[in-house]
Amino acid sequence: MNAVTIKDVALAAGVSSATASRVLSGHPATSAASREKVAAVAKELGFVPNAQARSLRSTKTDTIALLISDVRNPYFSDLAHAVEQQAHAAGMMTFIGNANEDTEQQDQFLAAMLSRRVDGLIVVPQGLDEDADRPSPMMQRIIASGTPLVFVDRTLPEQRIPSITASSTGALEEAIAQLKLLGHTSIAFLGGPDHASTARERHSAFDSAMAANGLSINPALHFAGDFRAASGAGGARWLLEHELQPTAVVIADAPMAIGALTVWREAGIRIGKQLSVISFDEVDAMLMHDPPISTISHDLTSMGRAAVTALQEVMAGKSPEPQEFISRFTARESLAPTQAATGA
Amino acid sequence: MNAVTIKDVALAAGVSSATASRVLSGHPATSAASREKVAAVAKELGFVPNAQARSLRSTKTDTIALLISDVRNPYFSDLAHAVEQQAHAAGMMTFIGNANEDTEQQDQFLAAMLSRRVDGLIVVPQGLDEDADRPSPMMQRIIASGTPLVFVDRTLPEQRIPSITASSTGALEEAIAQLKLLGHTSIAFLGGPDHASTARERHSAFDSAMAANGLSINPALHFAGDFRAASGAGGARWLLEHELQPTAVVIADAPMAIGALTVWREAGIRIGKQLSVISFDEVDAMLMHDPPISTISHDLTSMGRAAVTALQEVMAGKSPEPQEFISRFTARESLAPTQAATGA
DNA sequence: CGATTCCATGGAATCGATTACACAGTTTTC
DNA sequence: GAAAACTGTGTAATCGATTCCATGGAATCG
Repeated sequence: MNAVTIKDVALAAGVSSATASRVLSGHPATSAASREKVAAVAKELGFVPNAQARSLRSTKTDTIALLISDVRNPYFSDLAHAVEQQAHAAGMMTFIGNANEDTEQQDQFLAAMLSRRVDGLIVVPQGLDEDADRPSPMMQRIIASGTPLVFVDRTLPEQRIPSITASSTGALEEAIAQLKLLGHTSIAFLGGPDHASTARERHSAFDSAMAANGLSINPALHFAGDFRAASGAGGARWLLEHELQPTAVVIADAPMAIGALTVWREAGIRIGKQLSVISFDEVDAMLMHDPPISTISHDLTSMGRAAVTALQEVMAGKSPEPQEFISRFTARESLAPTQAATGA
Repeated sequence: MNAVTIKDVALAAGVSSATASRVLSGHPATSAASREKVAAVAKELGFVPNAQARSLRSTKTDTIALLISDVRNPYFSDLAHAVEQQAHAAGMMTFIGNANEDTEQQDQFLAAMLSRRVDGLIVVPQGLDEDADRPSPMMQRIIASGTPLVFVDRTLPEQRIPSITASSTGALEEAIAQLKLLGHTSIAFLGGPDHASTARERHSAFDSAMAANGLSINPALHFAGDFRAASGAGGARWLLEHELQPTAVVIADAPMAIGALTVWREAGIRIGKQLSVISFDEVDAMLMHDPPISTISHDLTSMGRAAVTALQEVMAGKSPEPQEFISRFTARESLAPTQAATGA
């Protein structure tokens, strides 16, 4: 096994373990002689410092944790990648945890991270099902423990926690304006779960975009999904049988869009002809689709970077302002004039 | 801060820290009285054991690490998800690391995990560029350290390390047979980088499938990519200008396929009409494509589970046999008869 | 030149848990 | 009924690093 400790290194280098430690952690008060000797010996013996012992004493781990709600959602894996790269550049490791859109798994991961004494946490938070704005018990303990914490993508509004979010209001206004221009007035919305702040933000941005374009908001055209593919499929079926037969639809995230598009394909619905589709999240599948799906996208790379930067500020004792990124609307061939408009 | 230690708990419960520890870690030699008292006090104080101190003494962390080569590749995020769920069921945490198809990042993650003394490692290994079969320096140290190690998806053939891989020979034979039936004889292969064993396996399986179907293997129709989208795009352009104008192509992974399909779409190539396409990895984008792409897919969920099981055996001192899963070929509309066959 | 500051170093305490060992009291065994 | 085995507990050692403190020697200062 790897039984080589700092004492072995110190012994072989003819110094005390204190000096060895100082050399290995770059403490200035060391002589050139011992610096060289210790470094050489450590390399030769293949010394790997025990991170547990180190951080037990020093109370820092150079590690942050990132909790996302679904690893298999490309949206979040992009975020994870950005956070990891940025943290890496700052000399910190990132532990990536997966909440699976489930409060219990979220809490287990948070407990594990608290127990491992990570230096900070970046969390895509999940509210409780009963009370979306209240943090889960473990989240409350995290907050109480004083561990630096930053929310990203989603927030819990009642908490005074720095957050990095995206605003889709502008993008949705553009999107709805475009639909209106094409003759659409009956527009459905396949939304996400209320316990996610992004779901609420997207829904209310949709409503205000409708209003801003002088279109009426019809609650009967709102479907409550859960951000997962199956609920998107359910939403698509619901829409197929809907008495109002809307001519356009906005979908709140990529997995739901994929579920819905699969159903529509099987039902022989021609996207862009019979139904205009706009989805959140610009992922490969949206671009590969025929026709390509119009999207409202966030700059996950920037958001990930900003989250790490904000977390570093929190760790330094500051409290950075909440930061809001602006989403972008990209029109693609999934939009077309309504039959009525074409026929006119 | 969270300054509540086991001593605080012991004091408040009126027992020694030894007894408190025994209660909290489920040691049998405890009285019902102290069990209740300690448990109650621990809960009330919100005691979170310090994982560093615990594993420093006990030399176990109940944590495994999973190193994948690209978090943003859905293929690997499926694998990560499966490993995580299985490890979770076995009471272990999983640290997910991203090598980014880069030997240096791989080594940094491995060093961090070694230093954190994880109980075991599941690795999608990356060989050296110069010598694909040789493990990187850090990998050698992992092996030398005796840390339980299992390879998944890829292997390093010279090492006696348990591995979970997939064999695509059968699936490719089926695939090529189907292509032949449709009249294709000139079939290109967009392959992966030689330092990945999967790339070599897929390439040689392709060659033998060609041979098994009595088709000649033409090295001029083999393109060497790197498993990333840009190289797939490069491969697609290379193919467009190729003097032999092959009528079908097999692509070695999903990101490359996405890169290639994007180029072909821009070039106005009609997939399934002018060019038949088969890709490895059944990801959403392949199914959303018009027409849907025929795929050769692996059962990542089973492979992930098998990897955790194998790792547990290694941790128990056994040395499980290498396990090979069989890939599956699914024909879709991206395959069509050649013009010649149609014209005849 | 004596006093002060600075440097590099070693000894020992420390972080917070687990666990070997000792011990007292109880139960079982022959 | 004495010896052996078992139970629950506390004391103290331990894991492997970092870091406080003391120390001796060199450099600096007035």
